Amino acid sequence: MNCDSNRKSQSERILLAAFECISTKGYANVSMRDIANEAGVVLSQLNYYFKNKEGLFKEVVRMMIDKYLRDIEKSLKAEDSPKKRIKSLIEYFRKMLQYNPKLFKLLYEFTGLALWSPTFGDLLRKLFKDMSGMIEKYILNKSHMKKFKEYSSESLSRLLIGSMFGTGVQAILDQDEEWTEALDAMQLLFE
Amino acid sequence: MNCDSNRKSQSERILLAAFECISTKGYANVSMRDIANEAGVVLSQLNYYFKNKEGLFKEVVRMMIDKYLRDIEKSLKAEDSPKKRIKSLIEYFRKMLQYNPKLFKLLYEFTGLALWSPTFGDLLRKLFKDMSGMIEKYILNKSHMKKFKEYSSESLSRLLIGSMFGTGVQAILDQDEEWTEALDAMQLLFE
DNA sequence: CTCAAATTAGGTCAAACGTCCGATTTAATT
DNA sequence: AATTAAATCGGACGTTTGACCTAATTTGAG
Repeated sequence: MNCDSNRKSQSERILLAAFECISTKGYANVSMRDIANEAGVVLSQLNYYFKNKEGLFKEVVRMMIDKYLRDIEKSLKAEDSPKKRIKSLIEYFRKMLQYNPKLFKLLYEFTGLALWSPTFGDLLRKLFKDMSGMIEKYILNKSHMKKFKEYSSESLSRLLIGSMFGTGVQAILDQDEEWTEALDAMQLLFE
Repeated sequence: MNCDSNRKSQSERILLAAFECISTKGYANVSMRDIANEAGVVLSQLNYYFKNKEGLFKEVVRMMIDKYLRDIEKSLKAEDSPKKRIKSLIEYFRKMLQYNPKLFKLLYEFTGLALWSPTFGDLLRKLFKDMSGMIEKYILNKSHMKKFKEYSSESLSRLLIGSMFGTGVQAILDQDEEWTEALDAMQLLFE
């Protein structure tokens, strides 16, 4: 049926179209019709594969979460010392902000959604938890630097993630400014 | 006319109702009718004082920006050494997250709006710029700590703001967790 | 008192929205 | 060829939204 190698399955096309729409126009400005058009699909197909708008968006969130966790773990595994790993992680974020800002906007949008909807709250809470877990595992678990004694590794990983998130927002906000340095300065935290 | 000391002017009541609605239910879930009800006012009054929905929201943003800048400057002026000022600023954020999380949510909402709308983009861009300007003025301008040499004071202030913003989001996301320490750890940056 | 501004009470309107449903097509199985 | 279930389509439904509008009433300063 859908075995054509050059054609994605219908549900996947819808998913990708939703991804594209939200990260381009913003969650609040996207309708089911927009997504259907972007996917080149009839409106009712969206309800056929995902019964709800919420159901569809939940899948998009899951897709995004997978990508983030996979990417981050890869960038952390790429190096072997804590310091290098921090640098690698920062570099991943910088590149995303520069070449794929849509992905960051998507994170921002869904995090905003999560502030009001319990459903998305659970998903995003888990994402942040998993990210901080990774940082603890790959960066902080074997660090004995003295200045860290007073703070738990969870707090530090939360701070690191928060720094990237908050700096990223500002970077996206004034696109063409010089924001790269602010990201780098994060390494001060772990010197 | 509206000189009663116990009754706010109509336009102000609308403004405050909008503030309340958005920070309680989220921007995307608030209608003009909601705001009118919350203000105890007839719908047409909203178009009477602010011609648009956008016009109304722009005023709310201005109100929020004023409050933030005023609060932050106050908390910075309250101390006289750079380190104490950082602590004071962090303390302000902690208290807001704890006792007035709505204010933070509002900042998040409008920042999200700013990612898509040029109008709000200008306003929010200026807010972040002004905040970072204050930090430079009150904290970083006279710091000669050697480790800072390599980073501009603007980058550092951007990082500081970003850290608070990003940590704040996580704090709001999992309300009852122990997030206070992550905020404190920010002081590591300036030791 | 007078008059203009402020406020209320409604209603209308077109547009957009998410959801749902009955038909039609497709493709694999019998 | 007949059967069947999934996939796809086109369109309609009921609701909500923001934006107007008019007419009536209240208010407060001159």
